[in-house]
Amino acid sequence: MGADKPKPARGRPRKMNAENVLDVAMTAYWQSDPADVSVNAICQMAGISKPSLYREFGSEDGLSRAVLDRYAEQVLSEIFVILQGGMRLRGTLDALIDFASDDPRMETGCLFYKMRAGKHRLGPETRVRVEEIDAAAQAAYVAFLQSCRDAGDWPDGLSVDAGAQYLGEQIALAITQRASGENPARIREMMALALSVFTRP
Amino acid sequence: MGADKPKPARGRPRKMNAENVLDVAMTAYWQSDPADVSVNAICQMAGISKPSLYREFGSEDGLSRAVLDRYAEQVLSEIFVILQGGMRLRGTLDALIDFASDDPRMETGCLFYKMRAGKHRLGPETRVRVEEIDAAAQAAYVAFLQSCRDAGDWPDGLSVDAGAQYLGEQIALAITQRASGENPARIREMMALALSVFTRP
DNA sequence: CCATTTTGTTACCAACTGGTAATTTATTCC
DNA sequence: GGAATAAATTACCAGTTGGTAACAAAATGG
Repeated sequence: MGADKPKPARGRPRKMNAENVLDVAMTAYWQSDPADVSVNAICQMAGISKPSLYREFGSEDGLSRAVLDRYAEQVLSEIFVILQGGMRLRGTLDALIDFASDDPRMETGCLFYKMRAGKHRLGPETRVRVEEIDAAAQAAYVAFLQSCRDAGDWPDGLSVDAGAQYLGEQIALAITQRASGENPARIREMMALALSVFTRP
Repeated sequence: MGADKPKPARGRPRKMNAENVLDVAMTAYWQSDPADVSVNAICQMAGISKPSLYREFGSEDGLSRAVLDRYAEQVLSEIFVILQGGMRLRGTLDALIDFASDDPRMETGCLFYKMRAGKHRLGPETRVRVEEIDAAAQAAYVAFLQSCRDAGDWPDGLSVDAGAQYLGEQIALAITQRASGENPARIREMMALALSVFTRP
């Protein structure tokens, strides 16, 4: 999908591996917080010079946007897979609980939620991308819950939209709590409690 | 409580009003985020010079700690009042929902929750204070729910500790969502849904 | 009037931020 | 063996950060 560099015929061969830089940046952003990792630090960790990075990504905003794209397709896709897995309400909720409260990848939180929480600190490109992903996630939650309502298991007096947003926010809350070192068993317990509103008589 | 300055007999009279500086800083921290407001900006807004501020508060950490103390007794106390108001479960939960989703003071979020969310960016004094307040709040939630369980209205299979933490996190979530401009009616709806787990048969 | 004490002000510090101009190095085409 | 081209490196830029040293101003005590 991304416009691949057609490897120019002439000129000094590139030492820098863009994918490696993205991996380094993603790990750093993910482990701490995008706002707490400078481009200088990323260059140092990736073993490249600043102008190299800027030639490849244009700006800090461009880099963080590229990182977010990578994160979306490598990690965030997992949530969409669960939602579109064709399971019934209960099974899907259980899978979401497992993912949020036990998947080792979420041990230091979710990069997307960290970016969303600090949205005002992001550059315009990245911020727009965050909002797009947020909207796509919301749409996926809506589609899932809609199918559940069509299948019959749905509590009275709750709009699909509100339920979808609620579901998304509870997942975000659980994962964010993991990033702050909260007891995983307790997080699971609270998340199960929060989502029990969907499966009560 | 605070060690009042005994007004020295000699020396140039002070122009700076420490309380005013605290108000200015609290408003700024509260409206945006402590991490996004520099001491330079506060000095400018308060119309004082940096050395004056540093003589009074010692460091940025000292200032933010003083601001947090002020915020706790001026604003956060409200939550403790609700919890210790002697109302039954349902009434107290409704009051908490009202406070979190409609009180105009929470329109730009809660300074305490903003500090807690960005704990790693705070100085040591302020961070310790945040943890103390967090523990005090948790204790208040526990005491309240314990009294409810003693009174009989309590769902089976839920520990008081877990319920208390759940309650606190749902309040934090609701208020944080207000800060990000979410539809207040929707926030209320979701919070009511989250807290309905306490009042279901 | 003068020394003392306390406050306020100006101007500065080193460290760091995102970002770049200038130059050197390595390659291919002719 | 040169041009031409593209990448890498070095050294820098202005702006901001938290924090301070040096000094001036305003009060009181003798």
